[in-house]
Amino acid sequence: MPELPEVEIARRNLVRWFDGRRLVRADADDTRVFRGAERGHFALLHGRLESLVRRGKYLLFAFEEGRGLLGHLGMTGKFVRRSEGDVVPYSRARFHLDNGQVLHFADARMFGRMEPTPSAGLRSLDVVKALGRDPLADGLTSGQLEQAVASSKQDLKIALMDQARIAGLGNIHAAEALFRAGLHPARKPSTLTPDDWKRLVQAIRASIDFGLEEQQGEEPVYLEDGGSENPFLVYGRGGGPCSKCASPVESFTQAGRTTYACPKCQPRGRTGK
DNA sequence: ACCGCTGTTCTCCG
DNA sequence: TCGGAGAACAGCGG
Repeated sequence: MPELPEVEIARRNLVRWFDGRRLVRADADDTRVFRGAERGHFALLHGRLESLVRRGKYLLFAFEEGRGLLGHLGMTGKFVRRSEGDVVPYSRARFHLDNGQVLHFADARMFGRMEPTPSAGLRSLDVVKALGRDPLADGLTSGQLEQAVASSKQDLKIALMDQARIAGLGNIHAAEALFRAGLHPARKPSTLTPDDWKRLVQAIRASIDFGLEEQQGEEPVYLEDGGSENPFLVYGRGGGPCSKCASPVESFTQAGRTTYACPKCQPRGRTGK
């Protein structure tokens, strides 16, 4: 699912679930979720969760005795809390707590990732070092946004999804932020005005805030989950009416990902409104 | 039943 | 160096 808001909610859930509890056993199945990482080291995790930091879509776990874990939810990864003995579909790894609860990392498609690493080294892992500013964890001004993104020659939406420029936006929230800012996804970053950058940084914040509210609660919420309505302003609304002006929302492909935009609210030309 | 789609990231080419 | 295509995988809707 997981873009910045969903990963942040996962982080908050885990912090709450671990609060005051001890990890008494960690076990994991032999799956590609561990990639090359030493799965045996996962089983050595134990004791208190001393800190859990999110950077972009990555989770950095620090347990006792300097044992750490890098986590990524991939496309379909999620953490769920169950009682001992409960069966969880696609459970790949489990934290057993001292209160009989079990925190499962469940991931059908296994694009997610678990990498046990000494906690002191988590931040110096290449994938973590490569991340740009995180709008929520680091804060983001319009100037910082411009500095990170304006130099890209790619389409604006692709640049926003580049984790090395800004960490945390994915296909949904990049589209949502651009809609909120009234900017067309195919705009070239170098053509944005200072006012565009200001609207865009506010739109990114608004999109993240909305995502955080949307995802509140115990269980992760997925787009197609429970047949619930599409909560997004433009994402997934191809062919349907724009939520602002009712003109038909267009969908097209950028760098292999589907993009949604309202041609009227997000003009391709110069500046947005 | 089959085809094409899906919220991510990495590797491999040109 | 950069950018696009394809791959990794499973489920779901049309």
